[in-house]
Amino acid sequence: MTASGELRAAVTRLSRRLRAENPFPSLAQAAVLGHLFDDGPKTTSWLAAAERVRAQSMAQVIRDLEVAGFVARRPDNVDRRQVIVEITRSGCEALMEDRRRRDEWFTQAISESFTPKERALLLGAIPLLARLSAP
Amino acid sequence: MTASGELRAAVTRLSRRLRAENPFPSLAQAAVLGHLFDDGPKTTSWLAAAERVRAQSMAQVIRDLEVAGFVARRPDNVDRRQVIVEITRSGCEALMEDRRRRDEWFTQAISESFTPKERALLLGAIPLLARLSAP
DNA sequence: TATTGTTATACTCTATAACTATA
DNA sequence: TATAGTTATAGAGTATAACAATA
Repeated sequence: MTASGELRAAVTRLSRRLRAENPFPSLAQAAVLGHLFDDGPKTTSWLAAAERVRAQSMAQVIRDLEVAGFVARRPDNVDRRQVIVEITRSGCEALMEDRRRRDEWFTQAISESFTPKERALLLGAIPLLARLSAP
Repeated sequence: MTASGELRAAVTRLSRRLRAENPFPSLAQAAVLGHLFDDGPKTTSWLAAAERVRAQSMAQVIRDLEVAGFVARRPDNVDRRQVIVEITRSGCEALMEDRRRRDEWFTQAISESFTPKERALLLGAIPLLARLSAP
């Protein structure tokens, strides 16, 4: 198989694995919570652009997060078309727990079946994957 | 952010990107066509195990591929509980075209924004991602 | 008119539960 | 009873289309 085929197979399966590993918050939800926690309150458009999905898709994710009580929305007072999305206390707690579990899984997975050299290679490739996903 | 967080973000976005890049056959469908083309006719269970999804999920993917005319099913004559799934001529053509487009995208993406050293690092990491997705 | 956001709708992907047919 | 497979159903994730409110 070609490199692109193997990359796709690996990404497809890894995506399934990451989802199954930690179903809530979901992958898309956790990404939004991460942005809000790390970078502060943001608009729907900003979040959609950051994740490279349509604004309509992001609106759905935000709606679900709001129903769960993990984010709150308030209108921007300067430009009243805009809506500011903020992470709540409960959302912070969910994010922390999600990150903790994910780190635990990853650490165990790589310590168990990778040599130190392989671990270094994998860690070094992560930023490249990020660039590949966001050109 | 942690390495596992960055990995998850990259995999989530890359998965979206790969899907959008080439919507048909879908990621799950292309994976099945690839197995059948590379390894010959297989049962539902074999395909489900190879992709690490439930047999019920795989049955759905196979059903869609059959409706599209990309695979054919026939009962196993030895064990009549089993169903053998084969790729059709039309399925082969769809797979070839899909692989061609994917290779084109990947080649362009990495040649455009990666140095030779980075390319080597990325290519070397692909098998590690595959292992991470299939322990 | 352009921008920001939303709701409605559809399709893919995957899961669980419940079922049939064969071993 | 155990195994291979299927259908029914639900929910996440994303897209497009159509719409409302504000600039």
